[in-house]
Parts: sequence; C-alpha cells; structure tokens
Amino acid sequence: MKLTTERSPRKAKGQGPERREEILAAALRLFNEFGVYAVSTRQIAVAVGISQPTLYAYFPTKDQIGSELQNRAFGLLADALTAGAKGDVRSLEDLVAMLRIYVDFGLTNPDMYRIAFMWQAAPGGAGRPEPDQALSPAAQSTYGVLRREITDLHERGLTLGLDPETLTQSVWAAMHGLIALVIVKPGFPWVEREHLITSHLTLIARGLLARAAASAFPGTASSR
Amino acid sequence: MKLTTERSPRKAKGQGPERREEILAAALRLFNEFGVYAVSTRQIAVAVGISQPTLYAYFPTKDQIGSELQNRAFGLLADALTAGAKGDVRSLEDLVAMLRIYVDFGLTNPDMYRIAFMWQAAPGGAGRPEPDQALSPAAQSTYGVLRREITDLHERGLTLGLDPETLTQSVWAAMHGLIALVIVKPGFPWVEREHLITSHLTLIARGLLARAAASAFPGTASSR
Amino acid sequence: MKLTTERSPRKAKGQGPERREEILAAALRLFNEFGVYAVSTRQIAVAVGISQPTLYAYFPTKDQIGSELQNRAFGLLADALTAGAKGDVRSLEDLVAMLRIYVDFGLTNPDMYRIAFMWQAAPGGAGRPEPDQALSPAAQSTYGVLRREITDLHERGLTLGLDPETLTQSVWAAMHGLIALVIVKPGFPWVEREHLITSHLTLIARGLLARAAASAFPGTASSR
Amino acid sequence: MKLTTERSPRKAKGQGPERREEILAAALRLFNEFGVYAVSTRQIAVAVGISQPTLYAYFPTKDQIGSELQNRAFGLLADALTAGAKGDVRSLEDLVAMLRIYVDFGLTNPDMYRIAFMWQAAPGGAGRPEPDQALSPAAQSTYGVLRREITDLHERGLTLGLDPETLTQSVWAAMHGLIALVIVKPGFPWVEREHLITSHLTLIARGLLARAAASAFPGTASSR
DNA sequence: TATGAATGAGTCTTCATTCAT
DNA sequence: GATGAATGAAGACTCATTCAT
Repeated sequence: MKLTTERSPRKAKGQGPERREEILAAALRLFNEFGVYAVSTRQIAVAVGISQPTLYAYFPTKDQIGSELQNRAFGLLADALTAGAKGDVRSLEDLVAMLRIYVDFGLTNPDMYRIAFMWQAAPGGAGRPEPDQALSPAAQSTYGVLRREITDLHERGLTLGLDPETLTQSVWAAMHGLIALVIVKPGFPWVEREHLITSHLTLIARGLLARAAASAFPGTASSR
Repeated sequence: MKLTTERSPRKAKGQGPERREEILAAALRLFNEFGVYAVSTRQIAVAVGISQPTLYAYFPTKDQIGSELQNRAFGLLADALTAGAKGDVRSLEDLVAMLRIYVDFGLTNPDMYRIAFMWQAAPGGAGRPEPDQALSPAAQSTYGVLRREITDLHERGLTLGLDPETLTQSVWAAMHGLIALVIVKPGFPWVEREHLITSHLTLIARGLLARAAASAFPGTASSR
Repeated sequence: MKLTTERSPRKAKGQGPERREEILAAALRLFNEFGVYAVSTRQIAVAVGISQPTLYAYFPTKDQIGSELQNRAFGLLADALTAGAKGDVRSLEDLVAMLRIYVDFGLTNPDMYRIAFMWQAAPGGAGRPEPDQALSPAAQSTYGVLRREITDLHERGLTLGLDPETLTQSVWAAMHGLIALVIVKPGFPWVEREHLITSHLTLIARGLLARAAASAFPGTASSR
Repeated sequence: MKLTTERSPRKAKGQGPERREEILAAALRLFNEFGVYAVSTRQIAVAVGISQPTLYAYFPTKDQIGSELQNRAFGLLADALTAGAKGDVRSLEDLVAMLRIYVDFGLTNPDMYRIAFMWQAAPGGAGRPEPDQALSPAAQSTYGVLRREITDLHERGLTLGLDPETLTQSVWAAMHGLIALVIVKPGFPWVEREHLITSHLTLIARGLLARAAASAFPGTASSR
C-alpha cells in the first residue's frame, strides 16, 4: 500500500527563523480575518507556501502559534508605550499621549490587539477553560508601563483620590473598550474616528484628574 | 468533553415554541461553559433531550442559534436599561445608576454579554452574503436607551461640551471595556470587584460632567 | 469555504446490529491479514462499504473493535470447550478430546485465536502498556473450563503429583505454543499437520498422567 | 510519549559499525518498552543521538532494523543453546537443562524473544515481494540445535516412538507457549514463576520419555 | 558523512448537516 | 414532527522517508 508520486520541489526560500516569521505573519493575518478557531493549520501552511507537517517543525501546536502571536503583540505594545513614556517629566499631557499610543496601536493593528486582548488560549483539553494563569510576562509588562505612569501622577497629587492600581485598571478598561468595540462592531455608525478618540481620551483624563488639575485641562468648558 | 449518546435525564417536555426555548437555554449554557466553537450541535441536542436532526426543525443552522441568542441578549439588556431609566427626573445619579445596571448585567450574565458584544457570527468566508455589519434592531435599542439618557443630560447642560452622540459612544466603550476585560482575563489580579466598578463609574461620570457639576459630585476630593 | 458536492446514495443495507456484525467481520479479516496496527479505520470502513464516520456510530474507538473481537473469540472458544466437555464422566480421553477442540479452534480460526491470545490491547495512552488488568471475563471462562477438567482428573488421581492450577497453566501453555508457532511461522517446514497435532496431544497427555495411567495410554510403546 | 527534539545527553560515540550497534541497541530497548509499532524512527534517532536521516545510512528501512534484531535474537538463542549442549554425554537431564536454557532466555530477554518469535516483519502489503516465509538461517540454527539433541536421545531409545522431527517441533511448541503466554498476558494470575517453569519442563520431559525411562525420572510419583 | 528541512500519505476522530423512514 | 443512520469535509497531528547542502 505504498503509493509513489512525483515529489513536489522542496521549498527553500526563507529557512529557519525567517520561515518562522513567515508562518507567524500568515497566521496573524488569517486569525484576524477568520477568527482563530476558524483557521486551520492547513490554511496557514498553504498561506505560507509550505506543507502542513512543516508547520510542526516550527511550532509544536496550533495554539502555540496563537500564544506566540499574543506574546509578541503584548511585547510590541509594551515597547510602543515605553518608547512614548521615555521623557523624564510626567505630566498629564504625557499620560494622554501614552493613552493615545495605546489606542493607536490597537486601531492600527487590530489583528494584534485582537489576539492579545480578545482571545483566550485553548481550553487546555480539560472540559473547562483554565483560569488563564495570570498574565504572561509580556502582558504584565504592558500593564506595568501604564501603572508606572499613573502611579507617578498619583504621587504628584494629580489624580483623584483613588489608589493607583484601581485607577490603572479603570483607565485600561476604558481604553480597551473603545478599541474592542470598534473592532468587533465595525458596522456601527461610529462618529468620526479621530473625534471619537480625542473625546474618549479627554473623558478619561478628566475623570482621572484631581479637581485643581481639571480646571487647567483644555477643552473642558461646558457648553449649552 | 465527551458526551455519551445517552439521553439526558430530563426528556424534553414541551414542544413547538417551548422546545425552541429549551434549545436556546441549553445552547446558552453550553456556549458559556465551553465556548461557542467548542460546543457541537450534538451536545446541544443531547442536553435538550432531543435528536440532532430535530434541532434543524427549529434552527436552520448552528450559527442561527448563536444569532438568536445574541439578539435576545441585546433585548434583555435593553429591557433592563429601560426599566432602570423609567424615572422622570434625569439626574447624574440616574445616569450612574443606569451605567451600573449595564455593568451588572454584563458581569452577572457574562455568557449573554459575551455572545452579544464579543462574538461575531461566522464571517461567512466565501459564498455566503455577509449579514450586514450594522447592529441588529435589538442592539440599536440598547444603544438608544443609553443615548437618550445622555442626550437628556446634555440638554440640561450637565455634560461637558461634546455632542451627545460622541459622549454616548465614549461612555458605552468605557463600560464595555471593563466588562470585556474582566470576562476575558479572569486570571488578572483585579482589585476588589465592587471597588473596581464603583471607581470606574465614578471616573466615567467625572469625565462626563461639566465643571460646575463636577464639584458637586461625591467622592472626588483630591488626595495627597 | 463550504463546498457542496453530489451526495452519494445512502447505504441502507444491514442496519443496526447487523451492520455492527459486518464491521466486526471485516475488521477481523483485515486485522488478521495485515495485523491490528497496520489496519486503519478507513480500510475497515471501505471493506464494510460505509463511510469512516459511520464506524464511530457503532464503535467509539478503533481499539474497541479489537477488544470486542477479543472478547468474542474468548467466548466462542469457551463455548466450544464447554460443549465438548458436557459428558459426565471425565476420562483422559475426554481431556484429550477437549485439548483437541482447543487446538482445532485455534488452527481453524487463526484470526480469532490471534486476536484473543496474541494481541495486547492499546498501550492506553500512557507511555507503558498497562499491566493488562487480569483476563477479561470471557477469557477467564475459557481458562476455567480447562482448569475444571484438569482438576477433576487430578482429584481422581489420574495426574502426576502437581497442583491442578500449575498443571492447567502448563497444559494451556503447551497447546498455545503449537497454535501460536504455526500461525506466526507458516513458512516453517512443519511436519504433516494432523500428525503434529496428534503427537503434541499425546505428549501433553503423557506428561500429565500418573504412572499407572500412563501405561494404559495408547501409542506409547517406545520405539527404536 | 512525546519525545522532544532535544539531543540525547550522550552524543553518539562511535561511527560506522559501532554506530550501527548503537542503533540496534536503542531500537531493541524502545521496541520492547513501547512495542514495535509505537516506536518511530525519530525516537530511535533521538535515543541514539543522531539525526533521523542518518538512520537511513545504516538501515534502508525501519523494518530492516526489526529484521536484523530478529536475526540477532535467533543467533543469541542458538549460541546459548549450543553452549549449554556442549557436553559429550547426552542424557535426559541434559535435554531438560537445554530446555531450561531456552525458557530462561525467553523470559530473561522478553524483548528479544518477542521480536524473534512473536513479530512478523511488515507483510509488504502489495508491491513488495514477500520476504520468503521460511525461517532465517539464524532461526534454523536455533531449531537445529534442539533437533540434534532430541535426535540423539531418540537414537538412544530414550524417547517415545515418534520421529525426532515431530518430537522436536512438539517440544519447541510447548516451550514457546509458556514463554509467549507469560509475555503477552503478564496480568494473568500465574503460579510462582520458578515452580511453573520446573513443572512445565517436567511435563514435557515426561511426555517425551519412553516408558522405561519414565519410571526413572524424578518427581513423577502419582499423588492422591 | 551527516543533517536541517521538508513532504506525501496517512492516522484517528469530530463536525454540521441531510436523507429515508 | 421526529429520528436513526449516514455522510462529505475537515480537524490536528505523526509517520517513514528523501532532497539539497
């Protein structure tokens, strides 16, 4: 029962690490377009131009591809935030700038953002999804940058009287919500994107501010 | 997660419309416990106590079950919000109360919230017409309740100088973010839940407020 | 990504239990011809004339097919032995007759014998094969018939001075050896089959006998 | 049984013929532990500390490894038997001693015995010429030692009146049966091993003996 | 010589769906 | 209206083997 067929020419394009990157790129694209669950290893292989088994020379499991992408996404985001927060002096404007980076990252790379924050790794085989053993180091890093910034502001008395941890989680959630909704409901009649982002950041910053600081914040004159 | 072929103990009671409800209930439960993609029509059938083909007498497609659940979820949320907003007088406290209802709904019924706001029916790949990315009527209703409330506040000069549409979307996003993150990252070291919610609502309300109103809002004394 | 193709006509030949039997028969044949490990569920399905998934409506696992066949084989063998041992009086000739039944069964149904006594059920997933938790009930029954017979003889003083348990195991082993070797080494220049069997049984019986009885046993005149 | 790609700690030492031996040794060990079918060429390669393709520099096929091991096993067994049969004088005790060697070999090296007598190289299915069902030279040698011994006894009038060929096959079968059953059914409630072996050999020897000789054989007093 | 990389074929199994009764 | 039975398609993954270097 051995069938011999014409061998197809071996692919020898990008080997080793490069091939790995190709796989990740293709997977990310497909995951985003069809959803992680709807993409098969075969589709990924075809997209890369390799055979299905070859995939397993680079990743032991389909989920591992997802996990790696997730970690990368967290890493990139953390890098972007860190880069944006390099200045010594931390003002409110700095915070808003950082939040802007966060939002831009999410809306510019919806695929990555999606896999980072809107995907739960495999159920783990057991019946019930594992409780997501905390965040990965990369994720913690991302969160850490944000918290550091906010803690700083807090220690300077620039925030309202809540502990920095809570504030950070709250701010994070507010921003995540915008990105997530826009991604998941693209058909919704959103107001103009730039306006929406700016307004949202303003809302968050105003909510975060101590009263004194609030008065100094631009764009807060009540209308009517 | 291997479900044997054995009948479920409770043989299906009702028929016709009632049976339909049973199916939806079972599906919702399973979807939530194992995830939409991990639940098979067989499992649903077994859980309901009917045969697999019978399912197709009530729903043409598995995705249709999801879609119907999605609509129902929107409906329930809209109802809850409407009920909470029935008072004539619209104050800031009223708004916060409504937001609270929204958050509570999401965190109390994560299964429904998830399927309503964090699930996209199969993109249809190729061949099937995209089911119109706009929000369903039920979803629009949900959004409508919120917008009406905020518009009201706006017209009374209680909000900062942005158009109500933008404000609504921003507020909605901020709340969605909290619920979504808590659902997707249950392993994250969140601060105490009640504290988190309260703080978040405070932050949103403060961000929304006109300056004058802000000073009147409780819990906003700056610290340090 | 949904491809529609012409449906092939549904098979409706032997349904239910009959289909089950067809599967077992086909599997037995294939298992014997190619070895259990070399036979795939697909091959079985093709041999039966059904689709691969249909197999799983009758057996949850490939190994289950093997196990069922094994149990059946034991059952048939036990039945054959029991039928042959129905006489009240138990003489040496009766024992030899029973042994003959055993050997005939094995050589007439090498496929069944093989799967019963020369196959170990699946390694069980864990690294090392499970210690074959004793014999199955059917197997125990088979062994029991033999032991009962020998114990009887023993109690009548017709066997040499060893405990019946040991004798039974020894006799069993001696017979198994003949069948197993003939099956596994069909190319070996065996002496004429009938002669081989008769001689082997004689040898076993002679070895089993008490001295007094031995002298009465036919075909034992020493040659030269 | 997932073997990672990591190199085995002991990097392959020898090359050429030595390497070949290493491969055989590793394969034998793995075959025994997990079963021939459950062991992959990759696992063998990893165990040896070489790459998978390198295997094919030493053996054209996985089955060839099995075949070679089979031949080796036969050779070792033949050697053991020959060594045990070196004495000039051939008595019944000598025969029993030789049988004991055979049984000991089988139970001490179940891996080898299994591959020698209980494994058939891939039937080749269709396309490949059947590798001649006759026994290999090594196997014939093993059988030859036994037959020579029994022929000797026969010519001295010590055996019952059957041709030596038949006797040899019968004795061989009887011993094989014990080893094979013990190996395949380790979970069976066997009587104490040493006792079982001794009894079995006694049974065989008694069956083989001419009447006169029988009376002189120890341990044959009838009971009851 | 040895290997990194790749591959066709195949494994068991599960799915959503539909036919015939 | 309901179901037992069946099915095409696809799922992830592993295997023995071979090409190009």
